[in-house]
Amino acid sequence: MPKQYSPTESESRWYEFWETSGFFAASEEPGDTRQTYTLAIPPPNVTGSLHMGHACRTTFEDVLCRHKRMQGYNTLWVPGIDHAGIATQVVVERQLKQEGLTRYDLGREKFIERVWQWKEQSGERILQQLRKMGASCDWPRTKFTMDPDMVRAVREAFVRLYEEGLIYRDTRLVNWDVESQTVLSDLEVEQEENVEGVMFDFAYPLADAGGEVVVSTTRPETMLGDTAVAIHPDDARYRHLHGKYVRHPFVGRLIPVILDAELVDPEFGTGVVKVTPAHDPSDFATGKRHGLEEINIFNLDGTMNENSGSFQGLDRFDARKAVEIELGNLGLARGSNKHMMTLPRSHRSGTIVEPMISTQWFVKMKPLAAPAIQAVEDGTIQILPPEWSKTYFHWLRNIQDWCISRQLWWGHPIPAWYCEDCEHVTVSREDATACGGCGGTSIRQDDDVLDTWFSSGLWPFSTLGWPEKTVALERFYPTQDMETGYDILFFWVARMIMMGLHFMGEVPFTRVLLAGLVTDERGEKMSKVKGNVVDPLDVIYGATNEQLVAKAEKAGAKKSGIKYLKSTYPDGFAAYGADALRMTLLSYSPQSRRIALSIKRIEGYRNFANKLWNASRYALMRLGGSSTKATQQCPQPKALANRWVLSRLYQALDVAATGLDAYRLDEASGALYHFVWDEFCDWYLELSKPALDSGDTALIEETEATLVHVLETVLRALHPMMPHITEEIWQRVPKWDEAPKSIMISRFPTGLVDAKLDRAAERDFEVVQAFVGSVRTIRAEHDVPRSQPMRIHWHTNDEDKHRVLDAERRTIEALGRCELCFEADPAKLDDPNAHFKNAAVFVNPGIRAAVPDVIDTDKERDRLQRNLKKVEKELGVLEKKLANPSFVERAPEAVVDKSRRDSLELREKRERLEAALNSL
RNA sequence: GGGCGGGUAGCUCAGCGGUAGAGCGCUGGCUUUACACGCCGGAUGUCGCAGGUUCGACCCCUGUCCCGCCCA
Repeated sequence: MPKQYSPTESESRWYEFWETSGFFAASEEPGDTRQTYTLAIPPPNVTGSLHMGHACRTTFEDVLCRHKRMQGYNTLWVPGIDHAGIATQVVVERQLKQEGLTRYDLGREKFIERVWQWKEQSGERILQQLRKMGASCDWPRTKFTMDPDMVRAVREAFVRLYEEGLIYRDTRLVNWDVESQTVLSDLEVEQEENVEGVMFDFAYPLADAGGEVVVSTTRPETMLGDTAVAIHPDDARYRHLHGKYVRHPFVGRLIPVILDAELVDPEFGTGVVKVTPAHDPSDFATGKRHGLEEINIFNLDGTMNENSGSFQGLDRFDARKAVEIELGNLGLARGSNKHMMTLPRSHRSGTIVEPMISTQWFVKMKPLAAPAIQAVEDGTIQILPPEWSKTYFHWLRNIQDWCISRQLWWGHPIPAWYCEDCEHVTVSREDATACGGCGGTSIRQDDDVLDTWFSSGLWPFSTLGWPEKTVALERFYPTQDMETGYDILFFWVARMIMMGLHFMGEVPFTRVLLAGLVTDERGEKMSKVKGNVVDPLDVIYGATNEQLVAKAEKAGAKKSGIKYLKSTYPDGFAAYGADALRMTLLSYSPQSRRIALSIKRIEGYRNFANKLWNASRYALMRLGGSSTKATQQCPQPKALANRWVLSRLYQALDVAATGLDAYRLDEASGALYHFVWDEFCDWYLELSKPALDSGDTALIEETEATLVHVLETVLRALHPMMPHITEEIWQRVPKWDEAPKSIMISRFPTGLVDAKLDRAAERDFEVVQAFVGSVRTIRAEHDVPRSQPMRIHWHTNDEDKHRVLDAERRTIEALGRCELCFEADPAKLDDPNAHFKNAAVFVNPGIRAAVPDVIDTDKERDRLQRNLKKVEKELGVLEKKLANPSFVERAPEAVVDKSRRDSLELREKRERLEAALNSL
C-alpha cells in the first residue's frame, strides 16, 4: 500500500465493480419480502452539466440509500433527468443565436429535434457525472420526463383532471415574459425589491368642463390602456368629479371617473388612480368590479400594438419616454420624483414581466391543496427541518390556481384540440382525429406545452409505471424520503404531494428532507458570471488555477470574477476525490440555509481519507504475520485499551445511528470522523504498539482481534459516506469466510452488535489520558528534548486510580514518552523541591506528581501561576454558586453534588499548586 | 406589509438551561519507521444590543439594531 491514498483510479474502479455486479438493483422478485426503501431522485435539468447543488443532493441521497441497503432494506433509488421546458429551450436558443439563427428559422419540428440532440448529450453527461459522485442508483430504471411512458402518465393526469373539472381554460391577467414570449406561473416571477424608479405625475383634462385630475404612475406608457380613473367614494376633495368623465389626450377616448374604495387609498399621492385593467393586477380586479373595457396595448414581444395610437411599434420602454415627452408637449406633465418600487422579473430570462390578458390553462388548486395540508398536519408526511412546515402551510393555504400552459416548443404538448366548425374543445389521452363535439375533422391541437413542473409533479409514481399497475408501483410506492433543496418546496415538493394524494390516494413519500443551497466560500450564490462556480468534477479530479480561469472565462465570467478566482484558488484544486467532497458536504448542518463550500474544508476531509488509509496501512501491516481476521463478532478483550476502544466505538456508532435516522448527517459523519481520528488513530493505534510488541501472547492476540475488528467495523459505518475508500480498504482486510463480495452489501454496524459499552474502561482510561497529557505538557513547556527521559513520581489516595496507574504503567510510559513511573512517598510531594532536584509538578484529579530534572524555574513558575489562575477562576464561580442557598435548595441534587465534588477537587489542586510554587 | 432564517474565536460554522466547541488559520516543538495530506503542545471569545424569566441563560421570553431569504 502506498503512503498516500490517491482516489482517482480507485474510485472509478470500485464504481464499475458495483455497477457491473448489480449491487444497485432493487428487487422485484415475488419472494422478496424485505421491507422496501425508496427514494426518487430530484431529476437534474438537461441544461448542461452537474453542479455543486447536484453533488450535494447526490451525496445526501446516496448516504441514505447505502445506509438502508446495508441495513437490509430492498432499496430503490430511482434515477432520472428532467426536460426542464423553458430552461432547456433557452439554452438551445442561445446556441442557435451563436449560429445566427432563431428557433423560428428552424421551425418547430426541427427545433425540437435539435433540443433532443442536446438532451442526449447533456443528459448522458449528467448521468455519468452522478456516477462519479458514487451514486448507487438503479440505473436501468432511469427515466426522462419526456420518455414515452412519462408522456402517457402526463396525458392521463391532464385528462383526468380535466374530466374532474380541475383543469380549465380561462382568460385572465397573466405574467408575460416578453423575451421568452411565454406566460409564467406566479412562482416563476421574482420580485426585485427596492428598485429606484420614477413616479411620474400627469393630468387628465375633464371632458365636459374645465379642470383636470392629476394621477401618478411609474409606468406612464400604460396610460394608453387606461379605461377609468378612480377616486375614493368618501374623498371630499373630489366630490365634484362623481359621474364625470376625462378625455384621453392621445386616443380621444372618454374615460369615466369611478368610485372605488378598494383600489384607492386617498392618503397616497393625489388620491386619484389611473386604471389600466389589461396590464395591472389590481386594476384588472377593479375593471371586473366596474365592467370596464380591457384594452391590451402590447404586442407579445413587448412593443406597442395598434391600440396605442401614434406610439405603435415602439418598444415598451421607449414608449414610456415618448409618452412622458408628449404629455409634456401637451402641457399635461405635472412633474416627477424618485420612488422606491418592486419590479417583477422572469425567473429565467430576467426580463421585466408584463401583466397581460390572455387565455391559458389552469389547475384548480384549492381542492388539491386541502389533503396536502392535512397530510403534513397529521404527520403522515414529516418535513425536516421542521421549521419548513410553516412555510409549506402558508403557501398552500393561500394558493392560487396554477397556470400550466406555456408558449414554448419544448415540452409536453397540451392534449387539447380545437374544432374549426364548432366551439368544442376535445381533450384526449390519444391524439384526436376528430372533434368530440361535432365529429368534424378540421381540428387543430393546442400550440402550447405544459409547465415543466406538471410532469415533475407525477415523478414519484410515473417513474414506477403509473398509470399501469406495475409490480414496481405496487411494491415501491409510497416512497420514503424526498430529499431536495428548499428552493423547490413549492415548485415541486408541494405539487408532488398534491398529485400523489390525488392520483394514488396515498402520499408520495413520508419524509421531506430539505437542504440548503450551496454557495461559494463567501456565501454568495454561484454563478457563471461571477466566476465563482466550483465544479464538482474539478474538486474530484483536480484542476490548476489556469484551468479554472480558462473555464470561467469561457463561461462568460466578469473580470471581477476572474480576479476572485485567481486570488481565492491560486494553486487550483488537488484531486481531492469524491469521498472527500461527500464528507465535506455532509459536514454542514442541514438546518443551515447556506452551504458555503470551502475548499480548505474539502482538503481537510481529503486529509481524513488519507488518515484512514494510513491507519489501515498500519493495522494491516501489523496483522501481516498473524492469522487474526475480522469476524463481525465483537471481541471480549481484557486489556484496558482494547476495552476502551470498543466502548468508544459503541458511542460513535450510537451517535452515527441517531444522526442517520434523524437526518443529521453532519452529526453522524462527525462522530465517525472524530472517532477515527481523535480516538482510534491518536490513542488506540499508539496504545496498540506497546501491546503488540509486548511478547505477551494473550495480549497480542486480543489486541490484534480488537484492532482488526474496530477497523473493519468503522469501515462499514463509514461506507455510506465514503463508499470508495472504505471499499478499497475493506477488500484488503482479512475477513471471515463467506464475507460478502463488497462492503456495500455487508451489514451496517450497530453499537449493540459490533461494539461493547464499558463505562468502567472509559473512566479508567480518562485517568491515563489526563496523566499522559500532563506529562506531554511538561515536556513541551520545559523544552525537554525527546531524547531525555523523564521520571515521574506520583501519588494518589484513590484506589481505582492507583490500580489504573499501576496497571497501565507501560502504556503511560510509551505514550508520554516518559520513562520510569514511580509511586512516591506523599510527604515528598508536599514539598517537591526539597526532595527532587529541579522538579516540575502537575496535579490531575486525585493524583499529584513531580517530574525531576526538567525545571527551568521561571518557566515553571509561569506555568504554575497560569494553572493556578485558571483553577481560582473556576473555583470562584463554583464557590459563589454553592454559597447561594437557593442554588443548593432548588437546583437538582446531581448538579449540586457535582459542584461540591468539583469544588473539593479544585481546592485540593489549588493547595498543591500553591505548595509547588512556594517550594520553588 | 406578512413570514422565516441568521448575528458565537481572525475565517467558516456547530452547540441551545448547569462555568464555551470543531475545522481552517495563528503559534512553539518534533526527520517519533501508519500518515508532514502527519505528531505533541499553546494562544484566542463581555456568544449583536437592552430588558425580563430562572438558584443559574449563548441557550427560554420581550423589545431593538443589523444581514439574508421567502411570500404579498
